Amino acid sequence: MSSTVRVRIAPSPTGDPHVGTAYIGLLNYIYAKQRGGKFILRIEDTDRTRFVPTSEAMIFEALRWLGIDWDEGPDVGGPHGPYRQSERTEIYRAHTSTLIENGSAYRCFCTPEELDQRRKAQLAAKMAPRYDGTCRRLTKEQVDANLAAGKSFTVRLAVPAEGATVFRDELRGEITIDHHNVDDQVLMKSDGFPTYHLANVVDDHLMEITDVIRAEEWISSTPKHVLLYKAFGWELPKFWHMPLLRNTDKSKISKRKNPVSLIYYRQAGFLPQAMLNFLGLMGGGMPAPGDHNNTPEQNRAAEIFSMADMLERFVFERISLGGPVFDLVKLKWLNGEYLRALSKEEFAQQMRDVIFSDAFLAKLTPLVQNRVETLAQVGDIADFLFKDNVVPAEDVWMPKKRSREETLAFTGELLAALEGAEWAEPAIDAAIRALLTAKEWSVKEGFTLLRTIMTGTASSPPLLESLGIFGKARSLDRMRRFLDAQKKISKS
RNA sequence: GGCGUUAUGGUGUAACUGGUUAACACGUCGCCCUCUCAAGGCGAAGAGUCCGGGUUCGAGCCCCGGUAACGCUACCA
Repeated sequence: MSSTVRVRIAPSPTGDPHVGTAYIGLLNYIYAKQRGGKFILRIEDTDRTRFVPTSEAMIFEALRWLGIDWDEGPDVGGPHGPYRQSERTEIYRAHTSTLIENGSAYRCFCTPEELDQRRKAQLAAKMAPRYDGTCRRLTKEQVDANLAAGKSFTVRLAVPAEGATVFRDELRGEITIDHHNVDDQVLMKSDGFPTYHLANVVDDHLMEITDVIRAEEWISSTPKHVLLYKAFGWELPKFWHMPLLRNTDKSKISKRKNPVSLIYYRQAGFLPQAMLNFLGLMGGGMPAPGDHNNTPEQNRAAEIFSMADMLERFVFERISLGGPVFDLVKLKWLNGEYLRALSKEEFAQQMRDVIFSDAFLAKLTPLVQNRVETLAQVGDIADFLFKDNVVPAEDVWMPKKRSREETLAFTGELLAALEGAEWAEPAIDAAIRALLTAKEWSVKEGFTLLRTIMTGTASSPPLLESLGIFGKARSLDRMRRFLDAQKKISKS
């Protein structure tokens, strides 16, 4: 194996690019660049049920926006391609055969229904929900008969019944997990696509990854990966598990409780260098020379650093293991610092790029042109598109015939419906109307509610067009903020 | 429930191989500046380091035992 450091991130194209991807991406990037190594981007698109076609391009764009660029990847190529897992199915198939042949894996003919039933029974009996090993005990004749009958199957890892897997986490030391607690994980789904566990190990080996730097949530399944490396007779990479970014309530960061889409941050006017700086603060890898002998200015500057500073001073061994809360308040402060540090020209350019772009003004024009008598009135009717915070009055958003609880519950469902919708007027319209019909709300009630949340008032340019140009990320964020604010009022 | 990880003010982090009144930043509060609001300046409150034992002259740092939070527990990643 080559001695060059090679690391990777492997995001799934299942939606908007995630702030957690940027965090782990940044860490991997720094690790590679500090050691003269390579940073690889691999697309983990093996789950066809959650695949979102537009997602991959957005991931590329968002990472590049932040300045996290890759040496090898689907779009730039490289010596170990393809870098899209959906294009590597033959590789996984061949490796799966190897595992079956050497007894490290076996075919499983159990149906999803059977598995589901058994899992529920195990849970009801207060047992750990594990695969019961039915197909592991199949004779060769039975397997052949099933195969001949054309039954569909998955391939599972044959985890040793006894013993334990011990592996080293570079930040935590040795971690031991007993094999009684490791499930016979599915490696190859019945649709012929591998699961994360298989694809990840095979690709990491083939792509000569030396250090696996990923989120803490993977610690529990690391034994499966170690077992796979052993089954193939491959050398293990080093494992570095990074703390998970958290919501204010300390749970794993999620869109319900925090904006997590990088698209949102970009469109809301956060600067990439501020986001990068903030992510670098999470986990404390930067030595912080803050001290009471310093001036306030020096102390503040100690927390303000660029990518170049991080490449120079970031120390992986310093990373603290408690899950850091992704605190929007501090991110905003940092962003403000960067914004103020801009020259007048640069600031003006940022406004032109992000909120007053020609493209945006062009989209806005049809909404306002025949509704104004003077240009000054544009602000009167379209102010909500240029605001971050709109506060709708209660007597406007709540329909006369609905209760507060009912309305908020409806809003929650509307949010969920819109999250799943493609962001084009017909699709948005369809999603709203489907919910209105299902919940027996009138079109007027529903549209007025949404209009008020989005614009703060009961009259505005056409709602669907407004949503369209305002964008999905910020529209949904506005709804979530509305719900959050109302929940707080309900509590007090 | 099982397994794993983690644990310093509200939040993010400091505190050299255990060594004096636990430091910095954000936030909060007050004052100054100012036509207002920010920004900026000055100052304050806020933790005794999850809890309980132990080792030690001395423990946030070491040992033991708890607790809590989080993660995993899918033909998702």
